[in-house]
Amino acid sequence: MTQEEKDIYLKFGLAGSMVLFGFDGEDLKVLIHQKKDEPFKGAYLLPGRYIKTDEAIDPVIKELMHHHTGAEYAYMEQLKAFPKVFRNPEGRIINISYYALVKIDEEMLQKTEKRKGIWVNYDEIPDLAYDHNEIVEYAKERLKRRVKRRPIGFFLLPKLFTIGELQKLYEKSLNKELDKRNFRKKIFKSELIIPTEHTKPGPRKDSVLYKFDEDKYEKLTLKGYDFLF
Amino acid sequence: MTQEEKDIYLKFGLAGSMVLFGFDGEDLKVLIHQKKDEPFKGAYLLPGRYIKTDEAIDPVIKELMHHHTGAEYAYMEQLKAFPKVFRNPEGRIINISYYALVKIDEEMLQKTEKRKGIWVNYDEIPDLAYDHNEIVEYAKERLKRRVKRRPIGFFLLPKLFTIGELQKLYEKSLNKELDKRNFRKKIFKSELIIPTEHTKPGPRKDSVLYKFDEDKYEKLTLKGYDFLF
DNA sequence: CCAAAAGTGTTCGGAATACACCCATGA
DNA sequence: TCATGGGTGTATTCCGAACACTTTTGG
Repeated sequence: MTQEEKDIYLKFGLAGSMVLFGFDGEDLKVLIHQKKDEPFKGAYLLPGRYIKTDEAIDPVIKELMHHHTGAEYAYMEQLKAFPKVFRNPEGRIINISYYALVKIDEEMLQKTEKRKGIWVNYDEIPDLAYDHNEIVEYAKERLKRRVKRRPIGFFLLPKLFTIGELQKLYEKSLNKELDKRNFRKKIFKSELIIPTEHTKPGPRKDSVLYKFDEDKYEKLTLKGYDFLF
Repeated sequence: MTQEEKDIYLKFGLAGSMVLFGFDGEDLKVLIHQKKDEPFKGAYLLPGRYIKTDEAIDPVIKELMHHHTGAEYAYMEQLKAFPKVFRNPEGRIINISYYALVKIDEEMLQKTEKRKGIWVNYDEIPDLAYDHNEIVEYAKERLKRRVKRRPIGFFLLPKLFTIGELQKLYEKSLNKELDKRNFRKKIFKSELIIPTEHTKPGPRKDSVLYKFDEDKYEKLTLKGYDFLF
């Protein structure tokens, strides 16, 4: 590239955004917040920021997640690039979006609140700035497919969880109701979860807490397992 | 953004690349060519080019495809962004990659030859410049998944095709052998293909030519059909 | 004693898989 | 006449889907 060409071509900006899905045992949620500066001050939008030319984007997204939630690790994957010409009034900014999965617990709730984060319900996403609604839609589609074929639902649950919680999670992300008996049959057949000694006090009857068999999970993901809900 | 910030942030380049899969009735292939200028002159790489800040990328990719193959339409989808910091010595260039599916006929072979394109076998991709091997790997994974669930194989076949060709295509892209009888059963059950009056002279026995039921395809894609090989 | 969630088996139909031989024809 | 690819049917197994009652316990 000549200097002239560089002047023409090296004029893009790069932003990274994150669709953070969280599950609290009851509902599937997405983290958004309100923009603090112009343009679009006050508008809702996804967590994200501009990237510098010497920065890798993956660590930025991890850092974003840590900053907003306090979580160290999570399932995380790039969605795709959103490269429309007029998506951002500041210039031609390419957005590369990721999605991540976390379990929402008390600690995280406090953290996100401190950071002015807002957990909105999976199917009640408000109007967002830029093309962020489009990004969320794309992320939801991806999540639905992934949940069907890989046991990534486990990333959204605490270490110990009940079958009821697991089923609710699947129902929310697939957006349909599942039969309790068939659900149990399928989950147990996969042998991905192990019952523990512990129980969770329910409003009436207690329920058994399960944990996730990580070894088995590793093996299954390696050979491209199909979970198939 | 202040001017100062723009100087820091708006320094990225954007390139679009395309993994073009083609099927000639026998083998599944990928189009590559050789770089004509420095850096990496002579190296193999994917079709692609730099994007200007006022250009949308989708049309550029379509234009690329048309330029290299002469084809007007094809199945086409963004893969994802490849945003590594040091992938390109010219600067921080973000690559957004697409893949597309075409049928290779005589006419296209002439066109690609004229454009110095090289059709290499699906499982014999040579070393490519930049991170293009990584892009091709990603595209192959995507193609495998898509072929399993959507009848996109039809984009890779001529208007009239034999069951044998269709089966070969599936075998190549899934990289496994399929049982002839079971394959036919499944394909016919889907009712996506219609027999025609025509036959194709085989080396021995002639074989019936089929065409693709486009109306049925439309309906099935609308309601999120699962083909499932 | 009742409301609410936990837990538990069976039946049926459809699909996937495995498997072997005849046919037509050009060489 | 034989080598090559086209074409065809059945039996078994497995999985998904539909479906209803009992158990526990706090209020």
